[in-house]
Amino acid sequence: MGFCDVPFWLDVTLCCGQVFRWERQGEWWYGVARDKVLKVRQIGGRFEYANVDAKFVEYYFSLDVDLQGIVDSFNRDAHIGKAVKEYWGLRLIRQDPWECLISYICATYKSIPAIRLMLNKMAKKFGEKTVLDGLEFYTFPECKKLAEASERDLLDCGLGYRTKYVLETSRRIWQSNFDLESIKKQPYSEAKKALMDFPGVGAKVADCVLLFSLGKTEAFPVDIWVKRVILNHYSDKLEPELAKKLSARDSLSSGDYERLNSFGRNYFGLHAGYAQEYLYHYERMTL
DNA sequence: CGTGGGCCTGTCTA
DNA sequence: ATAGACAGGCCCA
Repeated sequence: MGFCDVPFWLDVTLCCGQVFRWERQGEWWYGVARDKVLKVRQIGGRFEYANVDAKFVEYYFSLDVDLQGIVDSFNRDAHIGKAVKEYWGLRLIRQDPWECLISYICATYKSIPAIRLMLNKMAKKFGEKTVLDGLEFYTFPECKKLAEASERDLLDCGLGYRTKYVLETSRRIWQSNFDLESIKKQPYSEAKKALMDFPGVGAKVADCVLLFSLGKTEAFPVDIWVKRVILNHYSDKLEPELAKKLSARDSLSSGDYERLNSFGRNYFGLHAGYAQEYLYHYERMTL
């Protein structure tokens, strides 16, 4: 048990789409991080946790970062101001890079409930079972387990065409004993390039992994929702040609992705990723 | 460098 | 009820 005295809004942090496998059971949230089952809740502003030590909770939920300072660094117009005011206390979770990478490879062209289902099926088939409060949880599969999995098994988890990406990426990481954490040391664009070398990892997936698990808060993932945010609220800050082209098409070419991505990073600055998460959630909730 | 089409499979909507 | 559209993109031609 414990509490914290920094600005933090647990429910929004868990519901804003950055993590997929947390579940609410009554007042408590349960989630698996690496080999631990975390149990947390927030009542009347009071944050409590169980089955895990304070240090890990602080690290996992980024309670050690100066949220006020981060938000001040990008709170530069009326729209982001509304998002920040509405969801003040949203923090980026520090996920495990391996789980994050596979999760976002699986997340392409899928809805969030479907992503959750896929990941839970994989965990049940290839992860380790743990019981807490009479509830069953499964750790995310080890790299070795997925590297040695059969195509059939992954198809049965509902991965579809993502099967070969997950298999190849897992095998490559396992065979070369690749350390994802080592990417942390590289600057943003090099780190992004390294990730995009894995099959099934394009610019969007790479930005998500950098932001949600490798500490690159300047990463600015652009998905369909962020594209809408930019078109609806920031189109006057884009080249007119680009804005026109984006509103005409629904898909995003890789060049246009990079243009929106660099707009976000230039406009919002060092912690553009935090801005992205506030904007993303605000847009989804107000539609 | 840019563009278009196909893609596994749950969910949601008409 | 059941078909059809759509989903936090990526890859290849």
